[in-house]
Amino acid sequence: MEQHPKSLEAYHLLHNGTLALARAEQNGIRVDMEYVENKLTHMTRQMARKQKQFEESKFYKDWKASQDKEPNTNSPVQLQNFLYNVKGLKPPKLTGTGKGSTDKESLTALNIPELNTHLETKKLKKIRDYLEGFRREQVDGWLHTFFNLHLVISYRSSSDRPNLQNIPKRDKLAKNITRKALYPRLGHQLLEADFSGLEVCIACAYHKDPVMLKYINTGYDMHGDMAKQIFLLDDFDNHKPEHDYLRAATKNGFVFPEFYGDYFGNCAEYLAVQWGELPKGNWTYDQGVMVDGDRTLAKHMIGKGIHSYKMFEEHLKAIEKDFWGKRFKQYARWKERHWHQYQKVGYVDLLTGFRCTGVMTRNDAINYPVQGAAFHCLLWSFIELDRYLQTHNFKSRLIGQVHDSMILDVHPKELDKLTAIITKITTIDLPKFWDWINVPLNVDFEVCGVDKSWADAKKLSI
DNA sequence: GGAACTCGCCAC
DNA sequence: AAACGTGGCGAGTTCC
Repeated sequence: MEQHPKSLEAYHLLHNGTLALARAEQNGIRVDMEYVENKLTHMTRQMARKQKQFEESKFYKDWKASQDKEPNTNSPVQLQNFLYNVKGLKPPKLTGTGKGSTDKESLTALNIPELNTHLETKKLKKIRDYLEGFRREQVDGWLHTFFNLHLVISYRSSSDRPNLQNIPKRDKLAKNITRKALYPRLGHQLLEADFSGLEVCIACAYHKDPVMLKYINTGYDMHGDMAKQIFLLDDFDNHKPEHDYLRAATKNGFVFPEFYGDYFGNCAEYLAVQWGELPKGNWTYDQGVMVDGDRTLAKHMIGKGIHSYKMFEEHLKAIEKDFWGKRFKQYARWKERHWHQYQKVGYVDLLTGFRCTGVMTRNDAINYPVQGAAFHCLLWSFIELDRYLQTHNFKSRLIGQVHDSMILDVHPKELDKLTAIITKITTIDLPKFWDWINVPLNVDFEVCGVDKSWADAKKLSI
């Protein structure tokens, strides 16, 4: 894959972006080293207890007896061999290279109680690894994470030493333990400003699909519409927690995967098994998550005439056909045109003046321009904000970026002014600078209390 | 003894 | 017709 910025404008974006990101690297983020040391000690003890419990089990003793050395519980190869060769179990799932998988989903499916203890240890280890990374990379209690603009195939950024772009957020325990280590300057507070649905918005600039434009312009709930269709909820109401749960499932298990190039087969598995807690075969009334307090998803779906996984898959196949064939027809046509263009010329151009050249799959060719240009919206905003903070002598500083969000270390007295200027840059100045942006952009803010850690982030309503 | 590969899992 | 995009990182394993 050969890459190069095609235009002078693209070159300037990278040049100015590098300078602005270098200032963020230099500013850094504070680490509470006392907390990190204490937590590491505590977690190490906790893990040793769990590990001991696992090693005393019959499962572990059988494993040990089956090979000539002490089992290494960190080794997927050894576990793979014991489960699928020695014990002869049928792998619930295969890895990319076609061997029996030992990931969380597979081990859970095997239904062996001892493996749950093992999974708990692995989860704790994963969390501990973040803290160890902070400890290793910090200098006098400060992290100066690198933000790279030259490594990603789509012209996005990456981050390393340590990677500040993959600190846990969804899992509550992991989020709290890791983010409680990270602090702003004394007397300051952390602020995150993120574009809402940026990639979906930027895709619009390429495909210009009228239905999608209407969804975004009117603020009408696309994911709610899809949840209603997939789970046959005539009375869909996102104020009901159960319906909101299925809406989130739809968004993450159907709409976004379809945008990235996935198909109904994988989506069906994800929605029914992972989210819905329904089995692969025929369904009975008492299976699955609750839908309206008094009935299960299976009971609800059976009532609508779908009484097996197979039927659900067929149902989803029809919905996919409708999704691309009717609902987002122009989006689908752009994908085809764009793919054919790539096959003819051997490259894809981004709306921000960059070009990706080389061998690509269909999904690659479709995804790169959206992913890259979306990040460039963030980068442009980052540069503008950085310049503004410099020229106006703000005490607040930009300290990082996570693809569609900016992270700031803020002086409390500057908070209101900052949210105002960020809103102006991202929603007014940016669409003015790149006039190909054809939908309104929005930013959301999350803010932590003064002298509070990153784990304290809460939605800011303005 | 290090490079390259594999697996698994965190983020967007 | 085919079937999820981009990274970083820990670790085990294999190859040279």
